[in-house]
Amino acid sequence: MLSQKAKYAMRALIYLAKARDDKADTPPVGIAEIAAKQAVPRKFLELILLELKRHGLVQSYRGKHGGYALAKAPEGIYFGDVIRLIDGPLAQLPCASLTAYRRCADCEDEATCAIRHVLKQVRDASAGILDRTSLSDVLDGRSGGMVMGDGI
Amino acid sequence: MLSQKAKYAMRALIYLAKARDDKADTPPVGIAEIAAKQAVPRKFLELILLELKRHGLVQSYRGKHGGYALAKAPEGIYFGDVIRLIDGPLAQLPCASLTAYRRCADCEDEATCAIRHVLKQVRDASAGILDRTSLSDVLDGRSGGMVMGDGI
DNA sequence: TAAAATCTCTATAGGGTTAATAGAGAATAT
DNA sequence: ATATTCTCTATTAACCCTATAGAGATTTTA
Repeated sequence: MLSQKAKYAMRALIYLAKARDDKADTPPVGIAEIAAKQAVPRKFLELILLELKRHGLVQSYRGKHGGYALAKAPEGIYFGDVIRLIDGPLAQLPCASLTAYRRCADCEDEATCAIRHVLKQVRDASAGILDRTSLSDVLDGRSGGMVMGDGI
Repeated sequence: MLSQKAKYAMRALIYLAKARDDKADTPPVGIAEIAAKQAVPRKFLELILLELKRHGLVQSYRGKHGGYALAKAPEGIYFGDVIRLIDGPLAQLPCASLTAYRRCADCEDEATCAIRHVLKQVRDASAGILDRTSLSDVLDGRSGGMVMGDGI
């Protein structure tokens, strides 16, 4: 399951991307505004935005008229990165992860482990979608990036 | 993440499938044997097998020489079913699930929800793999069923 | 019939994670 | 200066995951 936190993070980022889309000159958006418009608990959102900032996805400005803005173009912010950041690896098993591989403690023979093999395929398919879908793919109702088979 | 419980369940089922493969006449396999050979806590495995039985994946026999056996051919037992049974829906959001759809409580407009749209694609891709890979696809080192692109 | 082996079932408990809240601190604009 | 805003550390309540315990029911065998 996607955590509530990751969902809030995505909502905030999409909101920031839209704010940027609306005007050429983008002033920072305050936490309070994002929280109110996206139905996210304000104090919780503070933590999330701070984390996004520390990982370079958003920029912050303090003081009056301060707030948050995307740190890079929406084209460069991918679902996969956000989810990894908040919820950890996309793979459903550590041993099936590409970016955060760890051996399973109780694994007898990784090479022939069927569970690993199948879940690695699932990971690759998921990452194939999430690492190719960016905020920009999602801004105007379109979503899913260059993925085939979604009926468009 | 795949729960430990689901991992144990898969291990037990694969073990039972192999036991069946070895001899034409398959006697039931005791919990104790599965637990020992697959490094699964015995009492925990009891709960798991009971659950698998209630859902019709395995059969049980009581008394001396009792134990468990698959309730159907390995060809008919899919990864997707087992994971759904133990861990719940494959989708990472209730609103992206096909078999267990639920609206998100705080969703403003589901039709245009980008998060939902993307995670639905991920679900479909995952289910496409997990619902086509059965125990039989995995018995002899082969794994992954009729899925393309895994280098075989 | 008694004993042994095995599955069945309900209850419970410890540890970790998640979601959220609180409150003091630091920076900035006016 | 003062108001506004982000920054940071702590804390908490609820929940879920993993596992264990123990009594009960069923079947085989002697």
